[in-house]
Amino acid sequence: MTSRIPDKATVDGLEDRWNEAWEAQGTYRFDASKTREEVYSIDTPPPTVSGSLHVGHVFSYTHTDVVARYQRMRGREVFYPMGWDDNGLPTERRVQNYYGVRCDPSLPYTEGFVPPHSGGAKSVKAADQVPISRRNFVELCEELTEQDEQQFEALWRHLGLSVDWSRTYQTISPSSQAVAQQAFLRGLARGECYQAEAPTLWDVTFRTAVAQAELEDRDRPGAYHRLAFEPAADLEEATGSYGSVYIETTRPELLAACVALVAHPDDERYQPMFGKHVRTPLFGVEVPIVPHHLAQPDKGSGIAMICTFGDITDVTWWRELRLPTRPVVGWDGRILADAPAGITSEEGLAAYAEIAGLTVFSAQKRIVEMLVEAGLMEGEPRTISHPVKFFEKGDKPLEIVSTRQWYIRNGGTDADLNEALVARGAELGFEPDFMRVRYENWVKGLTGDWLISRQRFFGVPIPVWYPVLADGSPDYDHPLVPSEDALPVDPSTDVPAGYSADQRDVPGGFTGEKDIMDTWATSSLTPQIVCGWRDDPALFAATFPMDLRPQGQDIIRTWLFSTVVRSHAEHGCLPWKHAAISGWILDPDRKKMSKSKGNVVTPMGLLEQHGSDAVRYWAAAARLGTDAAFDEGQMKIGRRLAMKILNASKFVLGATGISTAANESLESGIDAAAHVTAAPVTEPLDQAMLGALADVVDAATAALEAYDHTRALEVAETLFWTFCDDYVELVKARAYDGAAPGAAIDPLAPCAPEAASARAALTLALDTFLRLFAPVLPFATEEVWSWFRSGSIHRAPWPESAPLREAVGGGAGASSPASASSPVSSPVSSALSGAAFLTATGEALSALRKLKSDAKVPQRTPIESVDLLVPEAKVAAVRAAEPDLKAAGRVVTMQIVDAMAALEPGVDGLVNTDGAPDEIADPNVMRTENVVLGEA
RNA sequence: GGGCCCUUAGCUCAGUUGGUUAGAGCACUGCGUUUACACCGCAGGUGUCAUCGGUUCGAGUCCGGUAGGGCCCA
Repeated sequence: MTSRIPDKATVDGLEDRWNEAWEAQGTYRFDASKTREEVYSIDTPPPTVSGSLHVGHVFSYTHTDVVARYQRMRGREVFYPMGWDDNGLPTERRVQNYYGVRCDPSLPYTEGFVPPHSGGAKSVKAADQVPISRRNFVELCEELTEQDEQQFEALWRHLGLSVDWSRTYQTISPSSQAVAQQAFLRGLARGECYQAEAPTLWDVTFRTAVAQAELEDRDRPGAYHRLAFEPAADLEEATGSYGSVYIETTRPELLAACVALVAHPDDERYQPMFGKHVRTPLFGVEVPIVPHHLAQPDKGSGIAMICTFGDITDVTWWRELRLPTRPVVGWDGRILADAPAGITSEEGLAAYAEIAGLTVFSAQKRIVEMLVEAGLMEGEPRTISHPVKFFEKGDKPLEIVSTRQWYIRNGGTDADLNEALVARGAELGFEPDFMRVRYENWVKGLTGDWLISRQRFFGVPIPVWYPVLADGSPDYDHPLVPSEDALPVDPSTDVPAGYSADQRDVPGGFTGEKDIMDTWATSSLTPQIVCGWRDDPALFAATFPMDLRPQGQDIIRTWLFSTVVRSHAEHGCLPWKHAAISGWILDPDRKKMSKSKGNVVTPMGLLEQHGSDAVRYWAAAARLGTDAAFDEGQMKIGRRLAMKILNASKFVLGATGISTAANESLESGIDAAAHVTAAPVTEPLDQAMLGALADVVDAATAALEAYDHTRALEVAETLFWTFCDDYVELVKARAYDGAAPGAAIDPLAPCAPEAASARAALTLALDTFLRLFAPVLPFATEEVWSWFRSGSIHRAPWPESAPLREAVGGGAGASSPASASSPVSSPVSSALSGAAFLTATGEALSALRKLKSDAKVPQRTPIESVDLLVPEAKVAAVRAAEPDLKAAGRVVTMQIVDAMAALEPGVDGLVNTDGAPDEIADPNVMRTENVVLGEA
């Protein structure tokens, strides 16, 4: 018969075995019949399926799983669905590279299309990509994301995430699309969703609008070009001068888009010129000189040109000064074919023809050449480095184009809403708390509403159509909307109510909105998607608002904030009670690990090398909000801890005889464990250990309630090592109760009361330690649990201190640290807490070990005789544990001496001739004297 | 330029509301295979708590300045 408990313990291979068992037993399946009070619901971040997961994912998802497992053991039904965010650009870009294709919506669908590549291509240049229809493109997106999702799920399972895998979701699935569209339509009805023709930051590579949250500044080289503007007649008259006005600009290619010059109202150099005019060089357009406080007198010549639109300050000037628009840059980042209004002269039109169709880069070169030829540029360009706006995923500077876009109100233009959203942030429990300032800074700094239109293909379509007027133009002011029960819809193929398909794009008919929503417009609805807002009211009532949103600090301004915006608008509440913010993973040079730096490690390899418990231990040892070093040494410690748990468990079950019974059958093992733990814990040392453990249970529970998994792990781990190194060594002989080495112990046979006390304490402690470690080390603890307990440890109750204190009775360490009840009934009149008692006996054991270590003899060497000098406060504890100490130290005769008394002359012999105490005799340190060693 | 976090042993980090002599693990050195464990055990050394000043009977801890690192936002 094979033993239930292996002779040689190993952590290898536990992952596959237990994942199979958990899946088969439905250990983590969500019971939807529970009520909201019984449920703990977690809004898990759906990872973007854009390639591979990295160590940072493993790190932060472990933090979440520790919470999930803890709450489950606390008796809550944990709602913890995992999702995949497939939307948008990352997937499109990956599909382009992976298959070597690009989307051209004007093409018809090709049945059975076979892409030119299938993952082999490194990166296919745009020119070599095969153009395909939108439907073909979306099919490839779906195909690829399905592959990615399978890899992701395999990794998560291997890591041991306690997810109900029957409840995965995708942000692109039909039901998610329906949720996103329904939320949009409700927002439209309430006026939160609106469209506007406005200057929009535009990525010319992806040809899509970009929202404020997706921007980043990058320092770029640029050059100030000093250009001469000739004065118009009114200016000559006002100043009495024919001299040119010089401006300095980094974007001379936008000269044709110039609508005005601007200087600070207090700038005396330009005050006489306000309201007068100059003519633009090359193009000869007359533009006014205007005052505005945003002009910087100390920058360049103190006067700047306002264009349509060089940067966001131009937009501000345009809006506040009510200037005309003269756009020159198109959606493709090239100069428009037709000259803007204002350029009418023959020379001006000829100059414009020189740059029409060029990229902005080439246009700048050509303009500079022309300016130099005409003598209108003074000096050489002066190079500088300046911040330029980029799309965070893009690699070309953003242009600003004027387009019609959809927006969602997010407090960027409405002070009342802004205030309400700041107040929502104040309600939210940020873990750690200092992360809330990132939210507040962001919300208070918003300058515009949330732009959600994206001119992309793979995403949730904006669910509206527009009537087509008699002149063929769309009537954007009267969008046609579907009914909620018709969702999801695709306006590019579906037909609005009251129209027929042949009325598409014809006068008197309709036209579909072509844009999709940005990723966050869907991702901000993960609570509504997973909780069944649209189609499962019972589930929604049981899970929403949710308890926890775990995420990284980088997406507080996007995912966290936008989710608050949607929930506030739709439900008038926060989407969750707490937000747990994980830190970054830093490489050994303290740089953030990221794919672009090429310093990432593949997570699966890491898990296979060290074991999932080990990697989880590393993650759990880092506090929320704190960056952690990528530290394989820490993983090795985790592995050692997992191994230690297996081996210490083997000892406890062996010494108590439980393994004898458990190897017969699990039922026998369970009965034996019940029998062993029913014995009274009578020995002070045993009571002290359980008292210390009770304190640890309280501390760990309080820490986890406060989302401090690190502290919980630390206190459990510290006591566990003391338990293994000192307590187990001390009680080992007593627990064996004279059994011969290697002999099987009968757990039900009568034994000495001291032995029964040790066995009960060992078993209670093991049971408690396993449950304390279960959230962090799910595999090793489940393995041991299966040796002598029924069911899964991950559905077992979280330990409580009360039963431990009851088992201790009135003995040492029984009093809770909070209550100062005097331990009168204790056999030891010691004021020491359980932990201090344990420490004192551990120090005594160390002193005995040290004398052998100093004498360079094996630890098994007997000590014939020794004096143990003990600090006064610890004497009682050491005396109480004397038989255990003598057994563990193989001591024949031991005298326990109060170290303070030993300082008296004649007691320890360490007296100087003048009667002063010897300076090496420190009465606070335990030590030995008068040692007589035996033969090993 | 604004904000947040960090700086404690060679390394990774603890250090609770200020309170005896600042801790742990790793690494290192020595000893050792004792009826859980060599993926091991035992023992041992290791500090200008970044720096300057302040509050206090008392500061790693509280306050202010400076330097360095990281992140976010302009």
